[in-house]
Amino acid sequence: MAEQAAPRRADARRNEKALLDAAAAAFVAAGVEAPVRDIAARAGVGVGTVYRHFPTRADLVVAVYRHQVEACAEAGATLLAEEASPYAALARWIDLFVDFLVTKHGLAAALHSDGGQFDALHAYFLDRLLPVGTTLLDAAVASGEIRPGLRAYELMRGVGNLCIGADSDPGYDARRLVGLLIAGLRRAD
Amino acid sequence: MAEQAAPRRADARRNEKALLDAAAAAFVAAGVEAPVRDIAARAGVGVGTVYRHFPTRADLVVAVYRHQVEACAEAGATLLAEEASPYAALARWIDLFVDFLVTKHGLAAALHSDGGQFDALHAYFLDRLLPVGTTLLDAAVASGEIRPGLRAYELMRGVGNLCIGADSDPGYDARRLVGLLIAGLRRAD
DNA sequence: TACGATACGGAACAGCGTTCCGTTTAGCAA
DNA sequence: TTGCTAAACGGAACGCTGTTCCGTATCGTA
Repeated sequence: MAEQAAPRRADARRNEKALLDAAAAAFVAAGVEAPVRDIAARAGVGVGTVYRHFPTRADLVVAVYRHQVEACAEAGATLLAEEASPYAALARWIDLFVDFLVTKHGLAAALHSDGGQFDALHAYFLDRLLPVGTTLLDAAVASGEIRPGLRAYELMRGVGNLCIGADSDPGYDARRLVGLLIAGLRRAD
Repeated sequence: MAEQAAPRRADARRNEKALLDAAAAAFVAAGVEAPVRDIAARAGVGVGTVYRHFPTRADLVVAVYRHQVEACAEAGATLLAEEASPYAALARWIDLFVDFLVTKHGLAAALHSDGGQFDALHAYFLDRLLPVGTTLLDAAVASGEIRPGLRAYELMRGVGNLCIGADSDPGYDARRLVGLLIAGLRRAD
């Protein structure tokens, strides 16, 4: 678990850091689909260097957002322990997830893009967040607050989809629609 | 309303028909983002001819799916008249919309793509379907079945988003999630 | 200081959308 | 039938992507 400082050359470590900073800036300015050349230019390196450090675009995106995804994953257990009910915890956790997605230009769209470009990104999100979602969903089913039968994968996929384009369209409030979706989960009495 | 046979050259009319058929086939085989060159090759014409008949890709997509969008739009009034309640009519109409989207490879994604590539497509869908959605939504609010405050644009945008990737992912059932969203619309008693 | 492994940079290639213009052809008039 | 012109065609060419590849530069060390 400790941050293993890989015994690589100093310039390689420097460039990796520069690339992470440049990518973060480029993602904010132009979305996660920012041209590789732009990112390379921002970092002051050649495109070859980008691909050497991050073989696929997904690797770069994962590296940039890893901390925030980890934080979201870890928040699950905390919420379940602290909120008034499992359903409330689930709702709050989904809010965190939505806030993360809508503030990252184009990330939600990339997450579900058809091309195999972002498969590793998709896989990473699933690996880290799906177990948390499953735990929260199971708890809410067990407490009788929501109807059973929906898998966490579908829920999170649906929530992710609802976040697509939430930036860049002032007339569309993803949070509100996600709220309706979560409301629809409640057990019909 | 009558089909005005434009007084153009015979080869132009022939090629337009061939392009529509070719595009429909290409969309089925490779989605609505099928390369222009592929469509041109299927139709046996040059790429220049594609752009002459359909200046933007959106024009081509609209032309291919126009009939089905019209049918969906027209179904709104029928459902409102025939279903047991406005909410039931709304639900059935949304089902029609979802069925249309999920069976058209990549159409939902294109509808909300960030690039200005499909703006005209977006606009066409809005022009034809938004009034219908507004009517159904208003009726369901008036009948007291659903909570007020959600604009038809947001609802349809959300539904469209939920349909993204519904093909090509067997583990994701867009219809179910749309159902939950519609359920979430019900007035909380 | 010299050397080898490591890493770099950017030219080069492939696939896409889009434009542009020389060539072909349909339709008509003589 | 022939000739003419406007309409339409085809595809080369351009620009912008991602991605690969290899000659060159640099780091770390002996």
